[in-house]
Amino acid sequence: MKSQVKRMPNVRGEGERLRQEILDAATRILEETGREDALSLRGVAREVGISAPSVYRHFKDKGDLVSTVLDAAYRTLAVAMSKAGESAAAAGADPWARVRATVTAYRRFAIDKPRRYQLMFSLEYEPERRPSADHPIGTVLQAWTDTADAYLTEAAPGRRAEAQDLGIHLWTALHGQLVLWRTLPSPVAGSEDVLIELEESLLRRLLPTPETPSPTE
Amino acid sequence: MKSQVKRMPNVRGEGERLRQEILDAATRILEETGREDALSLRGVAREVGISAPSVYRHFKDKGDLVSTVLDAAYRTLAVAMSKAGESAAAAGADPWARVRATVTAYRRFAIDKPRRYQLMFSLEYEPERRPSADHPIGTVLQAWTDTADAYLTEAAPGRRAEAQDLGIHLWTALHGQLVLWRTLPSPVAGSEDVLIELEESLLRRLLPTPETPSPTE
DNA sequence: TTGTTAGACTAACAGCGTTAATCGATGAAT
DNA sequence: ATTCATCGATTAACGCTGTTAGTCTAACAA
Repeated sequence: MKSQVKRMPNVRGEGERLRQEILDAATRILEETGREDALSLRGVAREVGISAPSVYRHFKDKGDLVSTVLDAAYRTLAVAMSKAGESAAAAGADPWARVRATVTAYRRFAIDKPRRYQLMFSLEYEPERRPSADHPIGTVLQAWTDTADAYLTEAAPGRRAEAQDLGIHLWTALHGQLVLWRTLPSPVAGSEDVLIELEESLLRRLLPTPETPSPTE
Repeated sequence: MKSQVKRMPNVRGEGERLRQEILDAATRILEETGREDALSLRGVAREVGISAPSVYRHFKDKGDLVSTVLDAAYRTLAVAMSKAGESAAAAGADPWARVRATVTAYRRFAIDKPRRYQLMFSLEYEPERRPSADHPIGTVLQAWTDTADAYLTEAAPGRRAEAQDLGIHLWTALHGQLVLWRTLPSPVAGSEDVLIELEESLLRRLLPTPETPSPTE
């Protein structure tokens, strides 16, 4: 029996490296296709250069692999939002501009890799298995309520109690725009300009206006 | 040499009926699971009592079967919205109440069969194959712009030009609420009351207020 | 030196979508 | 009355899938 171009087992303790390679391959495939059933363990294994059952050494099953990929994506999104808001604040932007920076970061995340975004929010409906408080999607919610709170603190300190409500409003409405925007028939929507316009007009309606209104009216 | 006159499709009776049976079974499975890959042609065939390849006599492939089911769902939704709006109008409801009736119909549709709703709007992202103008999802958009137009006509006739914009705003924002509402971690959201409250506060912000404001403020 | 185990493998099962080839019955054309 | 096309369905098969069971190999511990 001739030696094939087989991958030799990693030295002890380096098993984590293969895990990461599997994760990277799976991430790439999911970002390209946006469909969970387009990801096959055999395909991942083929790409990494191992055999399919070897994946089970690192992930419980296919669903576990997908979940791990998505968990990272939620955290990436939350970090991108926080960073955008903070660096806008550091640059001395006014509250409105800071919200805009965060929203833009969110939109970029969704539009740059639309299939990833689609996958992130096409969670199965499981009435009894609602995501627990520590589900990584909670980090995204936290980023939104933080954004809303930062805005209200500066623009309307008397209404800080509404921060969580406002955060949810912003998130859900923008999410709906992003999801339906490319589903709408061509003539009525489709260009990113249309989307940004929608987004702007939405923010104007949802954000309590500070005493010194922004020039966009 | 034969006459090329196409023979009328031999209505041997069974043909169309089987097609409908297949459609019914597929609809049921999709509404129960909400996942396209949970529908198997073999499963449908098993349920109907035929063999799997027989499905191909009536549907081009699995995707065609799913599309057919979803097309019907879009139309059902659009009809439900129209009916709700019209019967509210017939009952002499004010413009605001008519919008509320339509929105409630939409929410019911989404909540009664959440998996069906999820499936309807988890369309694959195909940048080049944007739904054409005659895609049945357009009937839903039409229902929303109709609703917006009817409202503006009575409540703010001077702004009828915004009808389509307003319709899109309503749709996207409500859709986002419905989708994320059950995804949010348990303590912050989950009950239908919370959803309705969100919905109401959204409508208040999005709908131009008529001269005689509704009593909900 | 022996035993244990991490890290990979091959083989196999059951299920999937889909295609090809076929069969029986019906109804029309000769 | 006989032939022929076609509708509605069949079985067989290909190549893919997720997953499990069992096995091999190399590295480490005793």
